[in-house]
Amino acid sequence: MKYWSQTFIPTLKESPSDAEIASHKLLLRAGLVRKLGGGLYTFMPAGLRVLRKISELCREEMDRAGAIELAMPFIHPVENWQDGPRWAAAREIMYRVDHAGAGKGRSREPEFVLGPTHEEVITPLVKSEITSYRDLPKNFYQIGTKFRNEIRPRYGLMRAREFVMKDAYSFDATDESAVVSYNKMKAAYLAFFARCGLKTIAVEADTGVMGGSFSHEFMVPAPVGDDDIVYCDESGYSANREKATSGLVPKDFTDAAPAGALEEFATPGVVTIAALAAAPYSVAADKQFKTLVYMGDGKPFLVILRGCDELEEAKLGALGFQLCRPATAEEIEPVLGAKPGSLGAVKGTIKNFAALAGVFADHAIHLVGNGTTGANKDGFHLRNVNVVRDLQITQWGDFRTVRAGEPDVKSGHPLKMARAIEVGHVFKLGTKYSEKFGAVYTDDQKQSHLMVMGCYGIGISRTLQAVVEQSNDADGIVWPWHVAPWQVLIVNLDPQDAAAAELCKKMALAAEAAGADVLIDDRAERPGVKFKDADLIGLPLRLTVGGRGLKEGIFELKWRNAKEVTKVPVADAEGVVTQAVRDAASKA
RNA sequence: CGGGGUGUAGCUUAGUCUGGUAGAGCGCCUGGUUUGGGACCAGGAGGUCGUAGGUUCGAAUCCUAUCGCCCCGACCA
Repeated sequence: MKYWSQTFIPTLKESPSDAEIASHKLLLRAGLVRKLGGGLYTFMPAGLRVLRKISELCREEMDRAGAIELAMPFIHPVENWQDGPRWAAAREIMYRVDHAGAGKGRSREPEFVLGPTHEEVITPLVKSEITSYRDLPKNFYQIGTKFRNEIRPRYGLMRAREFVMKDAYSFDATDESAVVSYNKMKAAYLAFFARCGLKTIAVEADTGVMGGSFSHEFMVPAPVGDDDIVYCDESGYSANREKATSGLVPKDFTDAAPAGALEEFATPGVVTIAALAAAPYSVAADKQFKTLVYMGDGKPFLVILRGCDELEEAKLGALGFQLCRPATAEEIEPVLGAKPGSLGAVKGTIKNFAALAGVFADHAIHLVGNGTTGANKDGFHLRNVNVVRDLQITQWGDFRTVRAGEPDVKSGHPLKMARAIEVGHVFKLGTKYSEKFGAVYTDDQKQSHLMVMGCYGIGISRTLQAVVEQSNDADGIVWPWHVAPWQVLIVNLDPQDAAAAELCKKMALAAEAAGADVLIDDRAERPGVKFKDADLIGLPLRLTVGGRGLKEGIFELKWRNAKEVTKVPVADAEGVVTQAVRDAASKA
């Protein structure tokens, strides 16, 4: 048991002005964290307890799933990253480690970086330690601090420069086995989040810089989330918007026949979809082809969409480039022969087709049938452009952003969209890293094979805040049982009264024996202050002891997530407390 | 990095437009009265007004630069 006067829980009546959302305000007000700088937070004693509880729950689920704990350095030799498959994309988010000396600085490349994740460390380790199929599969995990130079830290612990993460890495002999490892982790994640009292949904996700063949994200629905998820209740489909697809183009769709001969017409000054949709041209956006130019690892390529659609940049990842960015006007003109606003992909109009890495068309342009597009000649467009006959397409794909209301692929019901916080992500990596680092094993036929990898992350500190975001009311935090810093708060309204102190201690021992952590508020504060703080810090079970009740021979029992207050005879104290704790623990 | 805000005591802030040498509430300290939902009275401590220049007799206030922080976008657990 812990006495409030013996620990440090600095609660605040008002929230600091730089906190915007409920969970961030409550973390500060309940004295769980304090800010050092943007995206940098100190865990105060109570906050640290929550962090440890969540870590421990995670550890238990990882162990149960057969993962093996280890601890890798936070500081990485930069060579590990330079030798890896994503140095170009990942270096931007890494902090370089330098000596703080004021003397001669180094002019070479940085020698060390702070680890943002550990594929580049674990893969070489496993390469040198595991060489036989007999030692596979293996799944290693750790819980520790990660460092990322976030472009914009936000919302307290939600997106921080330094945060606590559980990361796991699986190594399998075969692809089938890797899928088994992946599914084990997925199940462990669901169990873990459930024990944290979090409602999460697993969604199909984009693999991003991490790479790999497929992935799922674990999302906590919340308006303050950074991600949009797309889902269908009928079919059970759910995906991150970056990855989501819809059944916009029917399976049996047949392309429209050409409507007439290609025809060039002058459109002076028209450089936007909207301008062409307006009078006097009046070409509806869904009858236009949108031609975007991107640079993939230095080589330009085109993406063709319906005029009314938006490009989902994450989907360009499927094209296999390391780095993609929009091309500049200077890069576009020599290749296409026109400035942005008059671009198109009609056969024969592209000035230097050979310079392109490809022309990638979104399936939805089938719906345009015959439409209008830029003529690759400034101030001119082409009409009667037929998708099949006229466009010079090298590859079809899904590149557009799905919108709410579009039909689900399976059920045909309208898709819904919601904001969510990403608290976990599992990736089936494949051999991207094992190939680069040469992580191979020998099978029972003396043959060498690449190990098949998976990686699995949980934002421990983000999960902490997500719990608060999902579980609070006007008075404060409402902690789920297993992640509360303490499960039971005993409020002693008369700490100088020996009988009250004695009863508090007796109940604390009973609660502890039943498996709960107990905090006793023994401060010399007025009752109002204690009740307000009790609600604010949000421990699940509150037991109130005071002189007034003791005269009647009772104390009070109240659950943070309920309104009712139960009066309990002092004589029954130990039994009632024991039972309450056991009930709560078994239900949670 | 682009756009929008904002920096005054530990926290929340007034004062800034219209320059005259900083005020309140909470918290903290002392004493008293209180004591079941953030008490009251009296007294007290605490501020280089983010920083550096400039204008001016005089700058929290005007100008310039710079830094921090918050929000919106790209990035991520």
